[in-house]
Amino acid sequence: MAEPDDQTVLPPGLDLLWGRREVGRRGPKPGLNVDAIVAAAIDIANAEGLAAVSMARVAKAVGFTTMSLYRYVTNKDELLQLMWNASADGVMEFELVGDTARTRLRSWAMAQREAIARNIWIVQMPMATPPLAPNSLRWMEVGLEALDGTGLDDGDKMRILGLISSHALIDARMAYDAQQAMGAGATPVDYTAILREVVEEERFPQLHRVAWSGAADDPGPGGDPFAEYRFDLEVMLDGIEVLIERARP
Amino acid sequence: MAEPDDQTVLPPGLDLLWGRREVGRRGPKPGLNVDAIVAAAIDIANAEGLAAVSMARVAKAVGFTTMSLYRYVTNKDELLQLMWNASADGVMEFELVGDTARTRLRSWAMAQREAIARNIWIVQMPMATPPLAPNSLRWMEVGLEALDGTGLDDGDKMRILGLISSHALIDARMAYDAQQAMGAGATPVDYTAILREVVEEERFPQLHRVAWSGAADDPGPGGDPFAEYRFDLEVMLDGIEVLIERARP
DNA sequence: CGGTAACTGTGTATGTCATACACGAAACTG
DNA sequence: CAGTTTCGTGTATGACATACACAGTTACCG
Repeated sequence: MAEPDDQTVLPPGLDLLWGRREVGRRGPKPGLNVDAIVAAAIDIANAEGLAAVSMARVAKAVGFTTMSLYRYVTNKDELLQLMWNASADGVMEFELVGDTARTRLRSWAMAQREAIARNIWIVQMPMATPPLAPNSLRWMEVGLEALDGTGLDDGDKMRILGLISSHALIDARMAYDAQQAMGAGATPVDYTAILREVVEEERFPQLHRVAWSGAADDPGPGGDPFAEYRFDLEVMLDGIEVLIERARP
Repeated sequence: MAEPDDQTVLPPGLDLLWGRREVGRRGPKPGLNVDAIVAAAIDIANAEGLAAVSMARVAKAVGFTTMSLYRYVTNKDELLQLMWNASADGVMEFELVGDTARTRLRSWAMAQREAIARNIWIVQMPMATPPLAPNSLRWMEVGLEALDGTGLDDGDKMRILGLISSHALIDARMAYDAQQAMGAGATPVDYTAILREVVEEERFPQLHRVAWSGAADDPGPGGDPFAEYRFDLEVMLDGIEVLIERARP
């Protein structure tokens, strides 16, 4: 079964991602294409959330039957992978800025956070597989570039990048959840009020102080939406700088 | 509708979590209780993954009909919240170790990571709501204790704790996914082999080097399963130490 | 003590979803 | 032109969450 040109066969799903799926030459002309399906799915996800993305819904959007999608995509999961990859198409234009590893890495981290913000449904993705999609690897490539010349070994670099990008995802998710809780529910949830209601002074002395000091309050609109992300990021960058310093002879 | 003793009514779901749901006194004795349902659901999740936890499956496990569960739990989502909370019951016994903030925080972080490892299905949780469950707040309480005396303000402390605990979750998830990819698929996925197949030297010079240097290889069994987590943690602890140092007068 | 209201467990039904399967039409290949 | 693919589609299946109504059960009230 091994192709002469392919030593390793890509696992199902990845072949499509990397444009290596065989295309048949017989039969009727396809009236549809993968990109159109993915684009329609992304539109739906952006407008109504990832939960609204069902095969039937996407099919309606492109004007075909539900089952026709399966001629282009083997799975719903595969479609999700394609969406995830397509959402990061902007990487191709991204350029690192700055002279030091710290500034370069910061620009990388912010770009990643902003990319997620632009397609916020990403935070609801099952995210089952390790990142082997083209754009994920592109991000890693650029990230490695940012860390070039730091003296860190490759394993450490990869872990640093994993640390930052996973945190970008988690931060986006928490921001999204907080926003959902504020706006969507029948009664908008007041985080601080609940905290005060529930945290008794004897059982939670520290939290009780925090809850009543106002430190747990929402910053309110108008501020920098990425303020918390920046804070976390600088902490991690400080830690990374220590690591780099230590690796230097 | 406001109770005289409750200034704020807890949103649905949280009342049960905090043991504040009204219990009726009439009617037949309940043949079941929430704890048994949650315990059964956790057993299933541990044995077969969170996806195997359906209302029907849980009901069968406790020997009742599917619909009977809804007498104790309003939602499947509520059940998931209860599982999540119950999985962290060990917090109650947890004690910080160490004299410095760094060692205390490290012990806290490791305990959290290990707690997730003990109930690995947690990584598959939708995690829709901000952490307001009793055990989540307990973790935060102990974490604040670890940071006591550092001179950080409450907001910074909360963000630090959020950073660490979110990373514990992400790390567990990636470890779990990697393990799934290795063992579960029809063909076990060889991450390095795929990387080498897909990463061309011209387009991905940095990654190409990493892929062929062996730095992306799996460490193999026998080693410390938390080695990567420890690495990331120390980086973050270094950054936190810088932050603390800076906050000092 | 009898009525009533609240509560329990259950069976049935509905709607959503992913997806298997088979069929007829279309287009390329030899 | 005959055979082989491939396309778009209709239909069917099996999970799943959950609404709803019913009958039996228990506690409280007058």
